Amino acid sequence: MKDRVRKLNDRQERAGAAYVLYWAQANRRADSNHGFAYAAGLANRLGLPVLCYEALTSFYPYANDRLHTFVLEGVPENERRFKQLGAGYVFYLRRTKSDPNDVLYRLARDAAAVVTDDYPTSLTAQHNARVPAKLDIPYYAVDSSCVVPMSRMIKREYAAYTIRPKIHRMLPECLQPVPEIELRRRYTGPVPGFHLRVEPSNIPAIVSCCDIDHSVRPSTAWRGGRRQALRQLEHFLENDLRRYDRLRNEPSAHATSNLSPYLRFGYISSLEIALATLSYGRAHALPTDGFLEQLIVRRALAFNFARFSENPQSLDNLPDWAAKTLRKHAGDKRSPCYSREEFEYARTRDELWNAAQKEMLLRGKIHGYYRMYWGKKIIEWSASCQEALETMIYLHDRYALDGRDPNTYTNILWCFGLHDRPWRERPIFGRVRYMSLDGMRRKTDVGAYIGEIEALERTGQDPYRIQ
DNA sequence: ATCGGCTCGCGCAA
DNA sequence: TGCGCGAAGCCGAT
Repeated sequence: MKDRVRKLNDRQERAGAAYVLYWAQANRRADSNHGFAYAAGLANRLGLPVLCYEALTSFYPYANDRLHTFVLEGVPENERRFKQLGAGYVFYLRRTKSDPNDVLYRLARDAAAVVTDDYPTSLTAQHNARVPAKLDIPYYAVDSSCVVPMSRMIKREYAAYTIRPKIHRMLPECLQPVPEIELRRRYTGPVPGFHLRVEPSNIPAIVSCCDIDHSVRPSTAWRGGRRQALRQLEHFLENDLRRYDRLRNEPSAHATSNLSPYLRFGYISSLEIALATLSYGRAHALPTDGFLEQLIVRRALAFNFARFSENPQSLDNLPDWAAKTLRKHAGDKRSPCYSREEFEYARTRDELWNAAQKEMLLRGKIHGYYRMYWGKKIIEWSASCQEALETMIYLHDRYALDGRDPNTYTNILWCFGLHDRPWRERPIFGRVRYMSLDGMRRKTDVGAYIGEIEALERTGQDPYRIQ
């Protein structure tokens, strides 16, 4: 636990406080959460209860119905679970600019300390950089993102092969479940007036009165919340783990876990997924290495990249060989060359690319393998690398349920050569790895995927939605 | 269908 | 200092 906690200011615990405040920013769950567990331990030591604070603001770029719905769908069960464990629970939704923006500071007035999630990107990273100095109580950021804590790596890793052996050495020690929470004191304090009670039935009404973009509809495939996350995991283990190694790069086969949206909002932890996978694999004699490589090693590499990068959304992070070769080819002719709108509304002349973009528009996520093709083609068909990068980030910010996180930026920058190696030189890409439609046709069933997405577009019914 | 070449640089063994 | 090796590559030769 020690190597998961960072104290981000130098204040002392306030005496005579009413509670320890746990601010769930990135990890919207009570179970398998090192942050909440740390808050509970601290509260027990101080003889205090824990108050959990979860919030949703409407004022970040491209806030829309899809993201709001996915967050709100998790709230009723979080409220139930935190209370069941003896903690208090407050949910605050800032719907319009005239709603207060100082709720955390109000709650902190009666707190002995603030405990929150350590997270290297998005709003959480901004909050954790700015808020601690404004408080007169301790501010602890706890890393519950990966199986191996970010702090165990002391520098930015060059590629998967440099981090892999280190991760594997630490696994026996890190693959331990988060201890069960036992709060010695129940929260019996008042429920603040700004608390919003969310019920599954009133979510559409709540969303409709927020000052956000209502044109991006909720995902056709994924609903938010911890229960959905656990069902998705169960579905994966029972149906797809056995096919994973063979079919993970065959998008039409649906053999991947689809857990990234749930990991993104912290409805489930990578640690509990890893433990459940190992246990299921052992019980049913199934191979787990391929999936755990993605879940543990690639995820750790992405968080390591975000933690040690000044700006994880910048091409400045590319290795020298990639930056150099892309610069050399910056003047190469792009043909075709599309605008942001042509990309956004899937109006290219490549039916596979359009289908992948439509999957983004409808489901809010592209299959991992085709997403790489999607990114490579945006580079090939954009006026410049910078413009291609901005298009990819924009499309993720606006439409993806798994956007704005370390994996997002690592996957995008991988398309430009990050964590990769050089290959044969060619136009536009230089020595950066190229991907072709012929390659996709050779290796995957492109027609089946296009047909599936066309049917989804036509009917609005997603057969891959887990009920 | 399958294989080697392409090409850089990290990290470890020596 | 030498050497093995790497996220999803392509391409041409066999």
